[in-house]
Amino acid sequence: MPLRFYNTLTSSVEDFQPIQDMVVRMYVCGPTVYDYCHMGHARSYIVFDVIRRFLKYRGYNVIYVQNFTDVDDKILRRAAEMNLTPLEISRRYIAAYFEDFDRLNVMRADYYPRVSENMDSILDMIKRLVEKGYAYESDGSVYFSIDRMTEDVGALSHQSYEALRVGARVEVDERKRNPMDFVLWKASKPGECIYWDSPWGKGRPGWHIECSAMSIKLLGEQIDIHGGGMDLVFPHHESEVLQSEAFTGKKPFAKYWIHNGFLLINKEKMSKSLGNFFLIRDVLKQYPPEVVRFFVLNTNYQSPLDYSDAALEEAKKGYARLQNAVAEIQSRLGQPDGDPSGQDVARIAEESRAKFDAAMDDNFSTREALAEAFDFTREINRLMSGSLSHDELNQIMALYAHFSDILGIRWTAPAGEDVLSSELLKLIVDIRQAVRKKKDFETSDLIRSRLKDLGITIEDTKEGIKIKKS
RNA sequence: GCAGGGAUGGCAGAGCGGCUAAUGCGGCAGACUGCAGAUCUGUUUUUUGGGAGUUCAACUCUCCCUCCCUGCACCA
Repeated sequence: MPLRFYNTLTSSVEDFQPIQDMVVRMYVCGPTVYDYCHMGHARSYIVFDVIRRFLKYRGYNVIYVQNFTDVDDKILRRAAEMNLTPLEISRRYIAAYFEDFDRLNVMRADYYPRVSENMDSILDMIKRLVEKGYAYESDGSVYFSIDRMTEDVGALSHQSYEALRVGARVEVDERKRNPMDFVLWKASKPGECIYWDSPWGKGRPGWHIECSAMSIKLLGEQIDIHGGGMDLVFPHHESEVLQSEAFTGKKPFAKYWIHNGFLLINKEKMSKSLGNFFLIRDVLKQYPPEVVRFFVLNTNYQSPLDYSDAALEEAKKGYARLQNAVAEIQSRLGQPDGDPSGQDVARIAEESRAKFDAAMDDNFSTREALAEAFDFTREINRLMSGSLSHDELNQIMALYAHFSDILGIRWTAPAGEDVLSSELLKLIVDIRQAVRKKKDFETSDLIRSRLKDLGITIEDTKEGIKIKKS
């Protein structure tokens, strides 16, 4: 079965067929960098990271672009508050972005264009739109004129021009010819400290134009996949389509549009105004990145995802189940080779891989794929009640590595502990073994429970002591 | 108002016109264990918001109703 997924443009699930054979040009709307990234960003970029990983696995040469919006009202406001320049603000939060998303094991994009570094392309695009009669200057600003495109309005959000016009609740801006026109270039207001020169005077770009300009510059006039959060469908992506297609004269601007669902906090929409948002860096103080990724991928990307302590705890346990199996396999690989199981381990792994891949082929159903990982794990745990050869263990491990490559969920935490503490831990565990030998269980349990308080779990098994850190 | 998405077992959350309604968490029982943990087995689960219809057969298709969520001009 070929790879297929939901395309917002056609509101149906379609087989994937890139414009150019085996090359996928993919653009994902990045954050406005005026603050630390929150869990909503985490969800979105983890989802697109997985989509990208899977496309690569399927053999496509993926060119992945994610922008940073570094010129924006909110950044200007933040800059004023913090007494810094807007670009100092954005630079700071871009650095924070990389800290957060590196920890979350999100692969780096091929390009990270920024508005402030692409002003020429943006201005060229606006100029050309004015020349072609799709945009007009008004009071130092430039607006995209909807009038020539009314037939195309609503292509993504599946609404008619009429419906949108009636529903528009924006207060009428005197400078617009049509209330649905949107701004391409904003004239500088007095006192604004960041601006660029343009044929219409000093100003800065509107929000939508940057993505079109940078996408066209880096990926060409038509791309395969354009992604972002569900909230961007309208008006942001809608506007991108209109201005890009007006500019290039080519349709479609993007062949496939993928949108991820919202993050809810205790069943309420997460929003900055409600104050119910969580920063990635705060969540990572409580849960390891693997658990956060597991949590995100345990729900299909289009559904709402409800963030709650209970949900994260559940993710933690689910992840632990998979991780326990991997830890056991690795521990056995560190021991002398055992007898083969007598089972067709290669076949079991092959079938499981096929099911996992099929789930991913079907609209990137990560939850379904994880269900398969759990099925596989149960089967492996059953096998591990007996003997397994290193060869078999390696075959099993290869499949876990595959899960990890696609989902970006690592099975072992990145190294980084210091030698002294690990030696001390070894010492404590040795002492505990000694008192256990003497059947002084009171002391051994005390040691175990005190270590547990420190997040270190000791398990006594037939094969020896297992140490786990949470 | 317009548009879109939902309502599934204690909870989270899949799927499919018929086959045991995935998977995880939780509860209970059993195996293993000094205890705990991990793991395995069984159970919780004839049941899929309400009503009507199509069909040999519907959780899955159609219609109606109720309720929830989201978007409607610069929030991923």
